[in-house]
Amino acid sequence: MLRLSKLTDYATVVLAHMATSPDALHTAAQVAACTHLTPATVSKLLKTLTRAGLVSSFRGAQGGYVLARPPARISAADIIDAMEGPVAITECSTSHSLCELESICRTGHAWQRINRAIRRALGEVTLAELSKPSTFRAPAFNFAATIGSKLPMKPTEL
Amino acid sequence: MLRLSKLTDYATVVLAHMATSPDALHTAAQVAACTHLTPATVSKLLKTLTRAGLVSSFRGAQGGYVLARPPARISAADIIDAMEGPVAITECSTSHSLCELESICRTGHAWQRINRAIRRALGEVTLAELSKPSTFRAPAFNFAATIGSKLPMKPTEL
DNA sequence: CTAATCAGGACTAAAATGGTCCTCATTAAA
DNA sequence: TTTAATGAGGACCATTTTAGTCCTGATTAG
Repeated sequence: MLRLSKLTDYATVVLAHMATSPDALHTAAQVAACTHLTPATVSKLLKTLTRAGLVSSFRGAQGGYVLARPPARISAADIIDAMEGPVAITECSTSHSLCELESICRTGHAWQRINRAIRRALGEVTLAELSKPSTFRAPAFNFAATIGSKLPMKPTEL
Repeated sequence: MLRLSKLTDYATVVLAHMATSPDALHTAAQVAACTHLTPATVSKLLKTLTRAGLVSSFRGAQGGYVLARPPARISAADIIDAMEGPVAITECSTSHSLCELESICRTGHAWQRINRAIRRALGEVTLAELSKPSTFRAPAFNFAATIGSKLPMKPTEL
C-alpha cells in the first residue's frame, strides 16, 4: 500500500533527532535512548543511512554518527531513497512489455506523472522541516498509536 | 514501501479497460479475458470497487458491472481510496500519543503536508487520463515485467 | 590489551499480500 | 419450475515482505 515502511518512519525520527544538534556526534545507543527505539533497530537504520550517504560514521571508541549534510540539505526524498530505493509508486519496467498487455501500458504514463509530482513534494520538504515541532495541535504521527503494532521496546521498559 | 499494491494496479487496469466503453456492461469474465488477469482476481477487484461505489453491479443472467461515474470523474485518488483506504503515507493517529514520544510528533506535521500534496496529485489525474495511451514511448508500467513476479495466469495459458 | 564503538550479514517470527475456492443469492430465459 | 449465467460474501492458504534480533569481526582511543 501507499505507505512508508515503519523503518523509514524510524529513520526519519532518528535523523530528526540528530538534526536537533547537527554537528554533534551521536552513538547508536544514545539515539536509541532518546527516540525510544531499540539499540539494534537504530544501529541497523544508521548503517543503512551511512551507506546512502546521509550520515557519516566513525568507528572505534569515541565513535558514532553525524549528519553528512546540514538538515536543510537533506530532503524527505533523500530519506526515502535511502531506506526504500527510488520513489516509484508503480513498478516501471525499463523494457517494453508483451504487446498484448498494451492496455496495461495505457496507465503507465499517468502514473509516472503522479510519481514525479510525489517526488517533487518529497523533495521540497527537508529534514530541517521534518524536525521542527508543529505549530498547531494536529493529529500527530506516532508509532505507539499505530493500530496493532508496537514500538520496539527496550528490555528495561518491559 | 511507497508503492501501490499489485491489486491496486490491477484495479486501475480493470477500470481503464471499462473506461474504453464507459456505458457498456462488462462481466468479470470479459474483463479478465481482455486484461489477462484471472477471473477470480478480476471478480475480487470488482466486488471491492462496487463496495467503494466506483462501479455498479447487476446480478443475475445478463448481469455485470458498469462504471458508476464517467471516467473523467473518477480520480486516481478514488481508486486508491477504494483499494487501500485513505491515502496516508504515514500512520496518523487521531488521538495524541504518549507525551514522551514528542520527538516523533515533530515529523508528523511535515508528513501531513507531503500527504496533502500527494493526495492533490492523485486527485488531479482521472481515469480518463489513466486509460489514455501514452503519446511517447516511455518506459511502460506493466505487470509481466515486474521483477520476480508474474501476472496471475489463466489455466489455459499455462 | 581492553572497552567502546561501528560493519556486515544471517536468521527468524510476524504480518501482509496475492490468489484461489466454495457456497449462496439473484435474474433472465427456457 | 428449472436452468444457466451472473454477482456477493467470505474463508483459507501459500508466498512474500517486513521487522527485529543476534552474532562475529573490524576499528579506534585510552
